Amino acid sequence: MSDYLEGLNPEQRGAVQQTEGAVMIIAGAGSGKTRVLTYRIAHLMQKGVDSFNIMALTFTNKAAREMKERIAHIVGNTEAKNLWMGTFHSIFAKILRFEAHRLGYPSNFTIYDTDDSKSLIKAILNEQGLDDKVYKPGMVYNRISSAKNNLISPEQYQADVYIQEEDKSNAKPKMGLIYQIYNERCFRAGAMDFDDLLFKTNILLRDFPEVLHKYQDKFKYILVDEYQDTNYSQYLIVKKLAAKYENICVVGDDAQSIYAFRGANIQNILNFKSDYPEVKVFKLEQNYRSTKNIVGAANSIIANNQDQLEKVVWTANEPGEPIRVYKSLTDNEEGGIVAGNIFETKMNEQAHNKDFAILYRTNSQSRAMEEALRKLNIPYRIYGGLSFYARKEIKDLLAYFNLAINNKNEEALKRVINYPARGIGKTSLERMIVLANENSVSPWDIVANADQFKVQLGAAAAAKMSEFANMIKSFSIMLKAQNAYELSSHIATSSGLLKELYNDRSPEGVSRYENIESLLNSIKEFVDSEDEIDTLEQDLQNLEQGGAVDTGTGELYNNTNRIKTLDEYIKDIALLTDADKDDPADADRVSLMTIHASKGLEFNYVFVVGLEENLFPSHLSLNARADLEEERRLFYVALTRAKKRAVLTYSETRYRWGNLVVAEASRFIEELEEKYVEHAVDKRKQQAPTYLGMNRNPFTQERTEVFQKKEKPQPTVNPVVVPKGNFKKVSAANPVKNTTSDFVADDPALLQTGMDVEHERFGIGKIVNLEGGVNDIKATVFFQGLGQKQLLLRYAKLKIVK
DNA sequence: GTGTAATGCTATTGG
DNA sequence: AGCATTACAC
Repeated sequence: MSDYLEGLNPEQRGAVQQTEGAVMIIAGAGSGKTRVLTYRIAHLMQKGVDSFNIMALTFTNKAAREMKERIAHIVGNTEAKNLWMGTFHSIFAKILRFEAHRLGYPSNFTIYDTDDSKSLIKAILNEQGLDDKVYKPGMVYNRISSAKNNLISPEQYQADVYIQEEDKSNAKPKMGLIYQIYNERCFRAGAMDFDDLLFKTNILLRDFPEVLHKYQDKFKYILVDEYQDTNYSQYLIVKKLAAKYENICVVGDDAQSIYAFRGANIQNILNFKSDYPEVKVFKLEQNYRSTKNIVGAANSIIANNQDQLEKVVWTANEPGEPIRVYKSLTDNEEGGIVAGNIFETKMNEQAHNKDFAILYRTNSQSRAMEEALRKLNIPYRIYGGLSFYARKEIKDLLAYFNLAINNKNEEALKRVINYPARGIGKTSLERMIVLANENSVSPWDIVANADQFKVQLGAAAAAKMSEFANMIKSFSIMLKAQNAYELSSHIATSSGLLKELYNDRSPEGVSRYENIESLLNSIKEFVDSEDEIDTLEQDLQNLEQGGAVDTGTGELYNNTNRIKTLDEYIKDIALLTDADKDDPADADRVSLMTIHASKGLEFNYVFVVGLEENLFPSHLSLNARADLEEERRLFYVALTRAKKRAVLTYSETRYRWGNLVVAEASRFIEELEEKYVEHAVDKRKQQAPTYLGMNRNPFTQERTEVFQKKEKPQPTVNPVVVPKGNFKKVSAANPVKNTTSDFVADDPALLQTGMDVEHERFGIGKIVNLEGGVNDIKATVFFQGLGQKQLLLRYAKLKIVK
């Protein structure tokens, strides 16, 4: 049971066993950090620390989940379940929901995502008559975000002479006012943005000593992963919570600090010693992940940075092969080289798709890679970019859900009040909002009480308005009475949204419809899942009652008959990212992601693409040394993801904004110590088709096209892939691009009641009834998850499954 | 009020 | 190139 200590090196073991007091673990890339964290928590529990008293803050929810599983293997599932583990945002959102009333918020407050926030900012700019070309919404958002991350309230912001000067000299003197109005509007809407989750937690701990003491006593042991990427707001939360027992353990690597742009403060790790003078420091310097060449190359890069803690990462692993560098003429060719390389490696080294990662600086670089991979039929999955929950149709439906849960949610109201179109136009809506602002209430209060507020509306518009309000009210009433699936399908149908999407026959429309389907399916899964109720919620309640915590599997948690409601499903959805999803169907795919998103991951083969000046390092970071050093750390992170092989590519030309731009190799390539590098030539290039007689000027597009035409695989003759089972799941990274083209219906005359059939949009269903004449057959088909549909076979195509 | 065509902006990185 | 906003016709 305790032989887990055996497999650790002395430094790692020290870090695990030093359970008391302040501990800082400087963990180089690939040094077994996760193992140490996992064992440390397990060790705490074996020493008798109650799992309810441990909080571990991780960088992603997925990391927390995985760590929990590993701990469960050591100490057992029941105990592991009670650990408080997750991201700052999700952990403190949970606490905030519990304590919201103290701050004047409802416990079912909405979490605004970035889109919501920006849309609100736009609305405010409009109302204030400010030019959104001067006050760019994204820029305003960032400014507000950074104020919040530094715990500067709107009042402080406007009172701060230095900030005011800064804004004035940037010709944006109204920034503070916007911030103030933005905050008021969020409050009135019962909404918090991402930064509020941390800001309000700070307020809570600052203004309510009894709350502070409660959580100080609860979280006797605190662990923070990726400490180098915490911002001031997070830093202070941790510091306050740890102030009583000072059992705080932070893990990080200054060399991997890559989130300064969103407020992360590398000083948090550099200054940890002055905050806790008694701190015990452990340095994990042995890399178990990568070859000597990779470690050496990475070290040679980071040596170019001035700001760093003293640390020597080394490895006992094999030398391995040099870092390969490929040059291409165009970004498409770059994709071809990478895809071709993956293809070959798979053949020659029996590698799996999941062993490969393609990492890039900006999301927009993924396209060329995707196309190249598709050509070679290599399955891939994109992480990041547009997340599933950020899709328009998903956001629309979620907006209905959110509005039902929290009527005051202004952004949700604006989104759906006239979608699908129900005759409540822009002018009416604007009038509502003006009135709401005049009365300091939320727009919903006006919509729901139009008569009281004497809204000037035509009879027709007024009727539509109250019809809409009644519909939303009816949803709200059903919240606790129906389970999440019943209610969500009801909303999807009776809002008219499903019909609206169904009527769109374009491939995109079909895809949108299927995405909605996929969302409803996942809600169904949520409802059907046996999983325990949120023990943490229970934990908080016990804490409130001051009672002893039941750590067993006792009746406290026995809740099998409980209805799983929609608000539970929706709660933290804004906090989910692609990285948090684990779809078994994605198990063996090449991973495509930004380097930022790759933090903490590892792959046998890593391709870092687009190593060009102005792209990586980004043109926006060339002016300040600190920014450039962050880019360099980013490159360090990219390289150290690789276990066996790292390949770097750059292109001499690249499309940006639809224009061909000339590029030169990144300075980072030169900074690599020469002995670790091999400048490779792609095979395809050795046999460069001079005979084509084309202009070989790399800056012309034609050449690339010829090159590509040659590469194009023969169109597959007949894709005899018969989709089986249930609906095709549409993941964010794997949207259905076009499903209309290949769908061939069977002759309606062959259909019989009881048959399983497939509909191109609804998927598989069972024929319940057939009626009507030969040319006018009407089929009633039951589709799992959608219910019965009447289909006129003159129009609807049905394929017989069995 | 609604739907479509023209215009204009964007693409660091993300919870 | 792709998307969101705007302008304009109905």
